[in-house]
Amino acid sequence: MGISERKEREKQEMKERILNAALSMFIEEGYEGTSIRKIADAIEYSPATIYLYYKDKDELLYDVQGEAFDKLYRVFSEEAVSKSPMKRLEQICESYIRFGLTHPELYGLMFTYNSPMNVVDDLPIWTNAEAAFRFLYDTIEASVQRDLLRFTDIREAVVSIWAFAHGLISLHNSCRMKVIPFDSPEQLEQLIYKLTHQFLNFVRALP
Amino acid sequence: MGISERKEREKQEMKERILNAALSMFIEEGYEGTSIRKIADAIEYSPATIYLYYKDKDELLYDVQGEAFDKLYRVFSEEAVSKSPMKRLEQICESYIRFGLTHPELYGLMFTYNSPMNVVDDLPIWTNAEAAFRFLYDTIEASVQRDLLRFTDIREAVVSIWAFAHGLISLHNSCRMKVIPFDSPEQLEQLIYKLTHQFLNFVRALP
DNA sequence: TTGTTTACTAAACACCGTTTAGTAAATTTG
DNA sequence: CAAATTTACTAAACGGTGTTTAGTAAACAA
Repeated sequence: MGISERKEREKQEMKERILNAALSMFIEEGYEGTSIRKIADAIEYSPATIYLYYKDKDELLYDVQGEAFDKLYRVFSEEAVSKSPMKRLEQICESYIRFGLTHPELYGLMFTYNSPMNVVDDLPIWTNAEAAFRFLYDTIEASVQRDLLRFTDIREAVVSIWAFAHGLISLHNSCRMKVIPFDSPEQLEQLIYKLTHQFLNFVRALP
Repeated sequence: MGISERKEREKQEMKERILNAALSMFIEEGYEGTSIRKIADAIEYSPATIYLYYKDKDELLYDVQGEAFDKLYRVFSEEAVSKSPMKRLEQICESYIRFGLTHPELYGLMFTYNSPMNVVDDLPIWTNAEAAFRFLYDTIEASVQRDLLRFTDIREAVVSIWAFAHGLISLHNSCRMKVIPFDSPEQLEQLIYKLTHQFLNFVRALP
């Protein structure tokens, strides 16, 4: 029966159409500007149709988050290519920061907004971030094993480095850096990159 | 004319009644559970009345944010009392982390949610965070001036330390630490406190 | 006592996510 | 091929949101 296969394919294509519309709407209009009704409008279907392919909005945003993590993983693969673990770690951090600063809404969906994480409770594990995370983890593991970092525990190193980079991006994107006076937004951005490298020097193994 | 004074006082009292209802609703029900209609219900007035005292919901949440920062400043004043700048810095970080982990919704309003920051654009400066921020700034300034930190620039030290602590809290409260396996939530919490002290040791001036 | 200001609200507007009941077309069955 | 059934879709409604408008009753001032 080739019919049921075609139907399955068509169902998948429809789901992708919804996902793609949601993704580009999210990038262009952000979290608040992305509604089920507007997505339905964009693909020229009724709002109720979306619920034939996604249980609820959280589930749809979970898939959008997945697309965002795919993007980040692709950036890592392209930009963090050094064979030296410490250099690669620096490249990862730099790429991560740049990604967070240039795609603030996507970054929010990946690391801040609750909505997509409501799905994870009903799921075995949170797989969306896995590939990008492993990229970071493996690099840090290599660095720790070669005694290039002041950390002895890999997991502690990962959490620390991740938290530092995320903290900078998060405070920047949420405008909380406004407590501190800066000459220009560019000066603040430059400082963020500088502090990231400074941090990596602080945690570098002492000579 | 004592009448206009009484009226001004009554107006202020009403604004406080709204603010208090919003604050306790925010603590108990969180961001999503706090609506203008429910606040109006709680103080037994119509929703439209709230708009006679606050321009919009953002402005109300800005004042709730202010109350939250007052709380944090009071915690700092009570818990970070050591005369040694570095010890005081450790106490501040520990208090900050504990505050963020025990009051996740308030913390989100202070450092994550956009809503209250929409007001700041129309304001000269963001004053809500000033007192608590100065507490941290002054302590770090004292540490830098006594060469107790590997930082030479005060502002760089403040941003780095703040970003690290915020990164840990933010990733924890948004459940993003789920990419990493932990034996229990308590183990993760313990790790957060441990990494904070480890970080302060990494940025401590080398002997 | 009359006129005016003040404090408040009912009702509506325009959105939102989601569900239900129904329709028309595609597919399967006899 | 005709009838029965499944599939894909939607109009309309439900209950919620922030916010505005028009109107009312009480308090105050003249």
